[in-house]
Amino acid sequence: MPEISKSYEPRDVETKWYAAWQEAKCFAGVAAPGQETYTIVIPPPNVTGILHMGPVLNTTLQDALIRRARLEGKAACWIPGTDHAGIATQTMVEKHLKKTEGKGRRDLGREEFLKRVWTWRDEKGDHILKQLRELGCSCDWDRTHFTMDPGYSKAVLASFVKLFAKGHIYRGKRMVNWCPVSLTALSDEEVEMRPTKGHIFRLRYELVEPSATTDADGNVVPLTHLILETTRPETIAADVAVAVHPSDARYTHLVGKSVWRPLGERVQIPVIADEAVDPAFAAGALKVTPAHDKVDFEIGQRHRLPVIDALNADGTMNEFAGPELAGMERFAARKKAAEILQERGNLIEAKPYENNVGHSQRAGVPIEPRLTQQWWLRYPHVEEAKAVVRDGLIQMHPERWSKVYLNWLENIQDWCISRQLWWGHRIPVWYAKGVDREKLTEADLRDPTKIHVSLDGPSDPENWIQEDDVLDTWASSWLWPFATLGWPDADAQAKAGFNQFYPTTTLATGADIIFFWVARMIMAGLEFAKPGAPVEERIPFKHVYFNGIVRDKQGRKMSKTLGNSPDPLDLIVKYGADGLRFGLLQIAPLGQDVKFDEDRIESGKGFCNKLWNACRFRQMSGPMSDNSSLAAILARLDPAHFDDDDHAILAALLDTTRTLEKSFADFEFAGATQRLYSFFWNDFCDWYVEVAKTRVQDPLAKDHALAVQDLVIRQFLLLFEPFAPFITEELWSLLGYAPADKRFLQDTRLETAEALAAAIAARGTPIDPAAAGRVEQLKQVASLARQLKTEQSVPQKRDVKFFVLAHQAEWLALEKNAAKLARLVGAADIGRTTDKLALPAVVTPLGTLFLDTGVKIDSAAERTRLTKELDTVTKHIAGTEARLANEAFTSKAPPAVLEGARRQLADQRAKAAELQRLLSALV
RNA sequence: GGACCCUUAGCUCAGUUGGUUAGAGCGUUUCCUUGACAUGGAAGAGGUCACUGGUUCGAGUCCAGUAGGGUCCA
Repeated sequence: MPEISKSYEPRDVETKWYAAWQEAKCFAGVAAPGQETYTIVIPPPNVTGILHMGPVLNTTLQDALIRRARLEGKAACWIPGTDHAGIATQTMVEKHLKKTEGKGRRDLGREEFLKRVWTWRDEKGDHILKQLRELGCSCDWDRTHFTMDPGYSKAVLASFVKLFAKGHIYRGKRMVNWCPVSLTALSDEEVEMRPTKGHIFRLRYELVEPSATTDADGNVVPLTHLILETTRPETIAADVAVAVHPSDARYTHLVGKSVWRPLGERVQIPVIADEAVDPAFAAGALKVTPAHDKVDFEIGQRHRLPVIDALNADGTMNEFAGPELAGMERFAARKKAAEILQERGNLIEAKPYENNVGHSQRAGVPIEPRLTQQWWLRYPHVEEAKAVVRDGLIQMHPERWSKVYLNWLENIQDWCISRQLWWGHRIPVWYAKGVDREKLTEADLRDPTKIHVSLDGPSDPENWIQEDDVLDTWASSWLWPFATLGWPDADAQAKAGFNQFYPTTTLATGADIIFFWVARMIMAGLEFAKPGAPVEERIPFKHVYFNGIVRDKQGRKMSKTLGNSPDPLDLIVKYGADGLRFGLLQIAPLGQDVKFDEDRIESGKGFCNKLWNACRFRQMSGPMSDNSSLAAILARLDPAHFDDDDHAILAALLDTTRTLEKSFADFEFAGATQRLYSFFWNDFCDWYVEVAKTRVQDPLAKDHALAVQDLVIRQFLLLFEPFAPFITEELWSLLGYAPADKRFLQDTRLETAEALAAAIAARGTPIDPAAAGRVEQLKQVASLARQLKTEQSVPQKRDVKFFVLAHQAEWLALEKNAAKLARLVGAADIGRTTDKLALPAVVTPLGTLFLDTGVKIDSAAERTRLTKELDTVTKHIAGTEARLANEAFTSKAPPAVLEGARRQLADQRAKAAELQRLLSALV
């Protein structure tokens, strides 16, 4: 048996075991026929990403779940992989190209550019997956997927073809969110509303025919201009009307008249009436610019107005913006437009203004509403997707997120799935040569002579041109739970065990992608996986666990751009992977955000060290007997030597086991880690191991006492492994828990609390639940004795003498434990007295304890001390008496509570009486 | 504007169906290097559980409102 070193050094242990696990294929997701499965698909990180604290938390949770499932004997399968992350990756490579070669993607052409992206991916991709190994993640690496792999791509294209065939996909010219930096359309979900400071411009539009109106006092006043306000004067040249509310009495007589457009070509534009105008905003008139605003576009549609597009794709103004602005960048043009309007007398004032402006989540710039041809998806199975969550087939943890989910589905809009990018799945649509794509009608889309939609393309490719656009990244990742299990290829599905592992069990992710990903996966699962099967077999997962967001000390989200995320690999070096994992989970309550605190990670490391040393001490305490199975250890227990401490620690062990069972069922990881911590540190190390030292020195009791420790440590390692796989594996091996044929901890099944209790009982020693109470009394005696020493300024180590004044029953309880107690409190001896002694004293549940300090008692100090104690007790007595005197309480409180209060009162009264006697005995 | 979350010790946070004197880690004070661990042990200090009202025999916990902080949707 190798000796355990003085302190835990994680790094070597981690590398050694991870290699061994991989070598032995410990993480392979393989299900025996009929075996219960537990499947998790990893939220695929960006292929070029690196590990940050968010994914550390997220993957640690998944690893804990999957490892626990393995220990429970389930076929656990954790599927890893990465996402090609269309815009993010393309942007990254474009930047790199610009920097190193001074070229843009168009300089290279599509094919060459894509080659570069693949090279980039091959060189720098999957880094994050390697980092997950450092963390100890037990993914089935042989199942690693990438959303651009051939098999996965086939799934993506197949899903498009299927949805197109069913009429869910159409092409349409609509207002989209346009990113002028990435030069692509974005889905609504990729647009982030940000409060943005700018100006609002109050303008006058001159009426072609001057008119009149009535003012607030009823006087008729001349009206030569319409007043309106806009934040975007640069688009005025694209105005096609001015709208007022139909019931706005100030302007009804103007409807049908015209105003002069103040910028661009000097033309007349009509005044129209539309319900969408808010008469309370500004002066109640609205400039209508259909090309550059969603509401304006809708107004334009209703009134059959023309559309003038004054912007280029890259956000610069075109010739329709007027000669003064053409070619300018949009924000410069805004300034310029204001200047021109000022000169022409159209600008009344420019006021500072803050409003919400849609920004591209990726590029961080304001998006432009833009009218373009795009591919759209009408979501399939929307109603069913609501039902599966409402009916609990899919459970969200915490449950409240289901409301957010349902609310989104209630207001769902068609999904713009095309992107004007190159890096992604090129849409499997071919246009017949000569067909004008801009003018395709709904009927044309269904005409196979004009449009070809298939996986493999047309048989006569020379007559067709493929669509340039690629699919939104999320239109590939929404297939993740089944495309990673071989869908849609039957052979691949059989090989991957699709039927056993789908539906997956738990999805662990952040609530920030509930719309992007979670909701869409549910709809995709219902649509594609196991067609025709009952709904519970089509859903992609049964549980969704939303982990919190890891924030920095100031509460800010950790992000690359802020640079406020510590490098997890540094933390692993500093505290060990187990320390990092355990520390992080301690502060990750169910679905609450976590403010990262490195101290907690340090405490995680400290806990590992404590475990390490406890095991080291066990090894030093005596020979390691047969630990190779639960039965072997149980056989070493001697029912004749079972004492209260054994009963109490085993009861706590069972309770901890039970707590962990519940914690895992409820996804309460913080509760689980806290229980493990307090059980091992407080119950086991601080008390049990300490009191057992006495028995370990007794040749008769030694074997039994060590067997109890071995039993506790064994079960603890099994419970702890999902959180700290490395140190537990190492100790499992060092302490001889691994039988010859089962080398790894994961090869042993975790006993349930019930099974373990039964196994212990079968040894003839059922756990005595009353023992814990007696041990608790002893703990109090020890604590009070130490307190007394501290108060009397007696150094801890000094072996003083205690006397106890106690009734026979109390004395017997004490006497039985006198040796332990003496060791615990640092006493040479604990003797009995039948009289009050002129010594400092403390009243304990097992009698009055006198401390022989060897110096003369300071009566005044002692009186003060006892009086203070008596005051406290008296206060409590008064409180309890008042409660018990309340008839409402005694008649309504449950018996257990009542009984507790009565006992407490009796105890406190006895204590008060004793304190009074001690006081009166003081000279 | 709608929805949700948070507010507990100096700091970061637990506190699961309401029930004795509200807990942990870090920090802090005093003592201890006694053969597992100073990455440790012992003893302490530190909290009107944001505020107001309500329900209840009993509220950190349930309800309503207020204030402050945060998130999502429009």
